[in-house]
Amino acid sequence: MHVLIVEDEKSLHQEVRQFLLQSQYLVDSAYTYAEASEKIFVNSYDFVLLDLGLPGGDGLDLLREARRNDRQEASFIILTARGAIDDRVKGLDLGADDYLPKPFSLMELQSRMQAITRRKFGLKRQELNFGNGFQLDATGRTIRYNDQDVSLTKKEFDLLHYLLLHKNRVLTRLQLGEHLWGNVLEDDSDSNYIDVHIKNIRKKLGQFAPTDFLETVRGIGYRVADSN
Amino acid sequence: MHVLIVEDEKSLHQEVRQFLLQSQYLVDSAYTYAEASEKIFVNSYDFVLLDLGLPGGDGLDLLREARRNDRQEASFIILTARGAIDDRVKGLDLGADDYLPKPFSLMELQSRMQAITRRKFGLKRQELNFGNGFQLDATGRTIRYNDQDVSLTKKEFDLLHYLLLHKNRVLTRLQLGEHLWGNVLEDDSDSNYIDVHIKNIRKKLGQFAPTDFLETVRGIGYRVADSN
DNA sequence: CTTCAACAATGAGAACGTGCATAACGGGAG
DNA sequence: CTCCCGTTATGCACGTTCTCATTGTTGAAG
Repeated sequence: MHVLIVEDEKSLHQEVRQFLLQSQYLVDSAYTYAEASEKIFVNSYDFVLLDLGLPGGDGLDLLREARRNDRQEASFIILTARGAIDDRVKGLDLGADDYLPKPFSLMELQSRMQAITRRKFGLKRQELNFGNGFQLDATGRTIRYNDQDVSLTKKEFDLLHYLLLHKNRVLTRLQLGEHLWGNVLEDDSDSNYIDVHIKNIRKKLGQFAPTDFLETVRGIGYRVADSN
Repeated sequence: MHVLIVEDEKSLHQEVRQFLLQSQYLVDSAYTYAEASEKIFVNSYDFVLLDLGLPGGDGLDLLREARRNDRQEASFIILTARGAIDDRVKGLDLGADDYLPKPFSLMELQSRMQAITRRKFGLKRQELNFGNGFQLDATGRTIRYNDQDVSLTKKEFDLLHYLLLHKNRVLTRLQLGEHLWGNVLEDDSDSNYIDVHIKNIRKKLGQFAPTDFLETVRGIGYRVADSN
């Protein structure tokens, strides 16, 4: 499950982020209107947790926009300190799925999200096929090649998972870094740790089958291609 | 046996909860319609004790919905202060298993539940097989290895039981803590009590057979794997 | 075709974090 | 009071992540 948190207040943002990570969600972060807008447009999420009081614009505009060009199938949950009822009404009118007044407990957030999940998907298991005979099971956090287990570390698994969720799209090191490590704001790092992880993934999977599907896009980043 | 209590009146809720815990049920709690809805969908219960006068929605809707997508095999027992007969009729029509008008005695509740259990399972017990030759008997709260008794403490048993109910899923410490201790608000992740319980379970079971099935997933949590 | 610069892949190991074992603590039940 | 269970505390060992130096690869320009 892929969540975007749109909230400018840092400590709250981090708290929620941490909690969702622990609950095994994939989490992206946005602190400003611009950031949020960009991410919502580019990626597809299962949930968007949307604060209304944002620097740079009104959160409701994001919702309105996302619903208009109906690319975004995410469920929106509106978080706001404004206790005003009309916000709630407006939000729900615009197609928000739920509304959570601050302050809220993390448990409450979780149960709202699960309720929506239930409405949307049922209980089905999340599996992704890739390469030629590989399968990733998100709930069990396992990779299999024809029923043999392939063991990856946490970072390797998360990285591969993220690439698979964006099959056929090139992801830059910056995008990957941002998603996997939260905020790498400053240094367009001289580090190559992502390359290293990619290499290790290739090595481990390579023991079972060729890893052509995991392509390097020179000068940009990496991409997982369809396997046919 | 796994029970969900759906009741907004706190003192009654707690009283029932306490009683069932002592009667060795696994108990989950919901105080609102939303909470209940989420839990019913996500988990599978043996019993749902359902209050009809709920904040956020009509309890009967829960029953109706649960029966429609017939994932939920729980027996529903309706608790309500509304002495009205038509509620009773409606409830039974919708597939409730029994009806208990408030106020009721705990003994009465227990005997209704036992009656239903007998009707449902006959004399047969609820058993889960795991590892290689292990068997968990949920009704007797015992573990056996080829007919030898393995004695676990309550917490150990509950922990193992919960992991078994979610076979092949990785559960984080947060998720485990949440379900075994009711509502843990913050992630006081500086505690390692779950690790200790896991270790003790491994130690006790390990005297009989290898405990590979109880896997550590580094950086995430624990998982019980299929034993084939 | 050769050269060169930019970029990616690799191997080794340092730094870090996580989980496990062991032991001690503390509170509730009898 | 005593015992036992659940929890906390702590040190160690090992797996994971990241850094760094080096080698390999690519593509454009001469």
